[in-house]
Amino acid sequence: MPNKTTDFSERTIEYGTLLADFKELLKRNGLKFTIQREVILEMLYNSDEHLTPEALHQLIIHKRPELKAGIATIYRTLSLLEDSDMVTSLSFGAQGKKYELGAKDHHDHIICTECGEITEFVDEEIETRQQLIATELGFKMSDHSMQIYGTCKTCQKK
Amino acid sequence: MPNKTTDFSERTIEYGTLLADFKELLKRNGLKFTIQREVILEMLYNSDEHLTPEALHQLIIHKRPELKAGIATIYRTLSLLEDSDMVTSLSFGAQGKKYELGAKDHHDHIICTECGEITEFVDEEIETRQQLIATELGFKMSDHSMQIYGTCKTCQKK
DNA sequence: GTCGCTGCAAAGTCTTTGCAGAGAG
DNA sequence: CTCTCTGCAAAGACTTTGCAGCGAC
Repeated sequence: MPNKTTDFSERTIEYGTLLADFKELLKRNGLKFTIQREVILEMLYNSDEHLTPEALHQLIIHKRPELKAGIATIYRTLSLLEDSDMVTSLSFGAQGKKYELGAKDHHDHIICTECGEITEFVDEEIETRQQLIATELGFKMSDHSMQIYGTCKTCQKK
Repeated sequence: MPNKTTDFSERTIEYGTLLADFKELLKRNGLKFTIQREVILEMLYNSDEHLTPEALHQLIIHKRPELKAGIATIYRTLSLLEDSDMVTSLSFGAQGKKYELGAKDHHDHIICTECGEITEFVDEEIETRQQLIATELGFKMSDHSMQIYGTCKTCQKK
C-alpha cells in the first residue's frame, strides 16, 4: 500500500489573492473594508499556529500597537470570517476555540495533549472513506473534522 | 472491498457492571459513593443522547425532584467521570460540551448540522489508518475523534 | 467521628451586545 | 453624508470555587 499520508502545512494561496477575495466578500455583503479587518486577516495568514481569539488579540496589540484593537472586534471579525468559510474553528479539550485560515487545502489535525502543539495532515484513504460512510448512513456530507490526540516526539522524550 | 462500516449505538455493558466499576473507581481513590453520583451515572446510562451538563441537570430535576441536585455537582461529577475515562466529551460548533458514557465501544460521530442529531459509527479501515498516521508523524496516539457533518435523511426531505 | 460531598451563591472565564463617536464608501 | 465599524464597558452564557452543613464509611 503506497503511503498517502502527508504532513501538510504550507500555504496554498497568495496573500494578495486572499485579500482580494476578502474585499470581494465584503463588497458583496455591503460591508466595509477596515484596517482592523485587514490586520486580522493578515495575522491569520502569517501565523503558522492555530490562534485563539485572545492570542490573536495579543499578537495585534504587539505588532500594531497603534490600532488599539478591541477584543470585541476580533470576535466579530472571526465570526464573520467563519460564517463566510474563510476561517475554520477547532474546538477541543477545555475551553475556547482556535481559528485557522480556511484558505489552505483541507487537512486534519493531530494534537499533542501535553504541549498543545498541532500538526496538520491529510490522508486520502480516510477522506474517501468518510464520504462513503456518510452516504451509507443516509447523510449528505458537508464537512468533517478529525483529530488524533497523542504525545508528540518532543514530549515523549521528557 | 467488504463493508466494514457499522451503524453503532447499542450499549455493551450491563448497568450493574458499570455501577460496580464506578464504585470500585471511587473506592480506589478514597472517594465516596453518593446518591447524586449514582443518579448522574444512571441518567447517562439510560440516555441515548449526548447530554450537555445543563440537559443532564434538567433531566435529574424532572426525574428525581427530591434530590434538588445542584448544577455544580453535575459539573464536578462529569469532570470526575471524564478524568477517569468513564465518560467522553464532545465539543463542537458553538459553545458547550456534550457528554456520553464511555462504556460503549469506541465509535465516531456523524452530526446533522440542521437538527443536531448525532449518529454513531465505527469504521475499521479508518481506525487502522489513524494509528498508522500517528506513528508516521512521530506521535504516540492516545485517542482520537472524528466527526462528519452533513444533513441527515430526515432533514434532506425538508 | 472523620473527611469528603453537596447545594448555594459568588466568582471566574470566555463571548456577545449596546452605544456613541469614528471612518469607509 | 450615510450607514457600518470600532472600542469600551456592561451584560450574558457557561463553568468553577468557597463555604458551612450534611452524609458516607
